[in-house]
Parts: sequence; C-alpha cells; structure tokens
Amino acid sequence: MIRVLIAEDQAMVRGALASLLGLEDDIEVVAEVGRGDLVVEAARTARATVALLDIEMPGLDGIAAAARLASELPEVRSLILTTFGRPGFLRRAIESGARGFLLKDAPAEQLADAIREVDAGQRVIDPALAAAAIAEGDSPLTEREHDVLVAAALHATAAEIAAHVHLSEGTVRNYLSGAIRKLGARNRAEALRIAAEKGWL
Amino acid sequence: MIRVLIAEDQAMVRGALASLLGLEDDIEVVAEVGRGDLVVEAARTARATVALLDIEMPGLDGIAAAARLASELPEVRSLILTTFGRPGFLRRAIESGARGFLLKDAPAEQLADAIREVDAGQRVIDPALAAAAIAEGDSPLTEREHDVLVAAALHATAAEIAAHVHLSEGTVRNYLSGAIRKLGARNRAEALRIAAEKGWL
DNA sequence: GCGAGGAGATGACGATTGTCATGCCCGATC
DNA sequence: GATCGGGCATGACAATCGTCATCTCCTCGC
Repeated sequence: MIRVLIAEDQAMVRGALASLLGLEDDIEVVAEVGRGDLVVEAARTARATVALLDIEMPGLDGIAAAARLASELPEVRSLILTTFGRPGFLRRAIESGARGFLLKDAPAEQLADAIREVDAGQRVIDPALAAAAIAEGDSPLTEREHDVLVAAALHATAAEIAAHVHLSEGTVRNYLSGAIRKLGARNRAEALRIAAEKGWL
Repeated sequence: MIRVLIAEDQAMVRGALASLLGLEDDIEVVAEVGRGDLVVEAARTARATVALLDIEMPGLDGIAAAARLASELPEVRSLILTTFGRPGFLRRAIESGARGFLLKDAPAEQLADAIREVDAGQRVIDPALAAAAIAEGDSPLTEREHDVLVAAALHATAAEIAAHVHLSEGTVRNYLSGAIRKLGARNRAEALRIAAEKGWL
C-alpha cells in the first residue's frame, strides 16, 4: 500500500484529488493538509511514503516543503503538482529534492501512475517541461537584483523598495536597471512580468 | 438524476472533480470540457441540467459561458466554481445569469450539496463573499479608464497603450491618472494590482 | 602589501510618467 | 438654439524612472 499525503491549499481541489486517488486500490490517502508548514509534521505522524505537494500554499510553498522533507524525512518521496510549468519552478523543485514534477494540466489518469513511479524510486518529469527548463537556463539575475525585483513587486515606488531592502534609492534603481537589461524588458513592470513568467521570482 | 457538465481547464482538477461527484448516487457527470467555448455545445448534446464552470478558461471565460448558457439553453443552471473570491467576479457572474458561486477554498463536501440546490432552482452564494461584494460596490472606473487599464496590463509604455486603444498618448495618461486617483494608487502598476484584486479588470 | 573585483552609493542626464488647466467636438437636454 | 457634460486632445510642469560614469569600501587571492 502506498501511503500518500496531499498538500494543497484549495480545499475543494484537495478533496477532489483525495477522491481520485481513493479509486486506486494500491493507494491510500493518509493525510491532507492545506498549508506548507504542516507537511513535515503530518507526514511523520501519518507515516506517509509519498507527499503530493502543490507549490502555491500559505505558510510555506511546496518547493520549500519538499526541501524540509528531504532533510528531515528523507524516506518520504516528494511529487510536486502545480499549475504553472515555469522552468524555474522545475529547476528549484528538483534542487530541493523533489522526485517528480507534474502539471495540473496533465490528464487525471496520470496522477496515480506518477505516484507509483515516485514511490518506486523513479523520477517523474514532464519531458517537454524538462526540455524547456534546460533550454531556458538559469536565472541571469544577481542575488541583489532578484531581491530588489521581488521587493518591487510588493512596493510601488523606488523609495519604498529602498526602505524594504535597506539600500539607497539610487542603488535600487541601479539594480533594477540591471535586471531590466538582462531580462530584455523596457521598464520595471515588464521586467516583473518576464521574471514571473520564467519562474525566476 | 442530476446531469452535470464540468468545464475546467486543468485536466487533473477536472478529472478529480468528476471522481468526487462520481461518489454521489444522485449525480452523474455527463460531459467534461476544458475550454469555455465548448460549453454550450457540450451541454446541449449531453443534455446537462447543471453546468459547473471555472472562470479561468481558454476560449471563453466561465462568466461569459454562463451568459451564453442563460440565453441559449436557459434550462441549464450554471454554478461558478473558482479560485478567486473577487467581489467583481461574483457581481459579473450573477449578472450573467449564474445561479451559484462557489470557491475552490470551500470544503469538498459542499460541492454536491451546492449542485443539488442549484438544480432545485435555488441560488448558492457564499455569504461572506456576498457581503464583501455589496460592501465593495461597483467599479468606480469609466469604461475608457477600464479599457486603458486593461491595455496597460499588456503593453508596457504609454505610447504602445495609445496605439492599442486608438487614443493619443496624452489622453492615455489622462485616463490612467483618473484610474490611479479613483483606486487610491500611486502609479499605474499599483492601480493594476488594486483593480485586479477587486476583480475590476 | 597590493591589485582585482564585487557591493553599495552618488550625481547627473534624458526619457517617461502623473497631474492639471484648458480647449474642441458632439450628442443630450431643456 | 443655448447649455451642459462626456470623450478626446494639447501643452506645460514636477516628480519619478532608467542609464551611465564614477567613487568608496571591503574582501579575496597572490
């Protein structure tokens, strides 16, 4: 019997996935959580063997949850199930120790098979997405450029960004300028769109 | 027997919802589509009585699909099932003839009951969301301000926006200025965030 | 010790943006 | 037909933004 934990913040989808897996006679859903920071605890007490993790979750995102599982409960295999096929997400997920990466666009029948393969120790990755991730390459952004860009997504003006990342306003503009150039954008709003699309935020 | 059509673009979620509804013995899933523009056709041939519609779909969004159903197949009751509790979405959904509005955050057990109520001719609306929609009021934006804001979300510079909506660059800035003031924002990026949050785009 | 190089800051610049006053055109209303 | 208001445009202005050259620290490697 494969003991599965489901981590997904939308209760309706969580319940629906559980019902989908309930149809399989070699799979048992032993835990359901709606927040990323409850994953490790629930996986331990329910003795899960596979963790099905959404990325967008409150508390802790699915990639970070996979990293914690890998370090604290390495016998639990993580399978990321997410909406967005951002190459950067796939890369970070694999680096975090996830064993599989599945899109919610994939047909429902594929889920149980993917769980079985991950449970058997194999890796499950959408081939097209893997190719895209390799072609995409890594983020060209410096760590500071990345931080400033993230702050720019939350705060409107350069002065606010500067206050939030503890830099001077001019330096913020310098980093933003670098990010804009590297991303081929024409202003910070476009740079944010591009970075978000590629999963580099 | 309640004959349900499921319209949801993410195949995995669509299949999971179908499996969830399959557990109910008075509900039958008679059609599944992944695009909004296939809803009316599928509902007609499958003789559905309730349409479960996601909002974010390619081809035609769920709200527009509900409007088409209401005019072409008025005997089919629409139930919107969506991720975002944006008050503007609820308002537009109801105006489009939808009979229910459910969030994916709601517990899975609620789905079958909501479908039964909608099928029986009742309305199903999350009370908290309804209150928020009433408190929120309607969008304060002019039709032109709305158009320009939408164009601003796609095109980066004022000149590009102007070309896209067939206005002069100065006029575009005037409308953006009005939208920024009405939304309490401090620049166009913040105005876009606020409008998107409230479902006014 | 010393040079290289990265992080951060500064100041200047031109371009873009946000704001405002003003004017024109046109359909609606009285 | 006069008036009003909305849609659209223009021009001017200050503030902000994007870019660049330059400077100071600090750290690392030799």
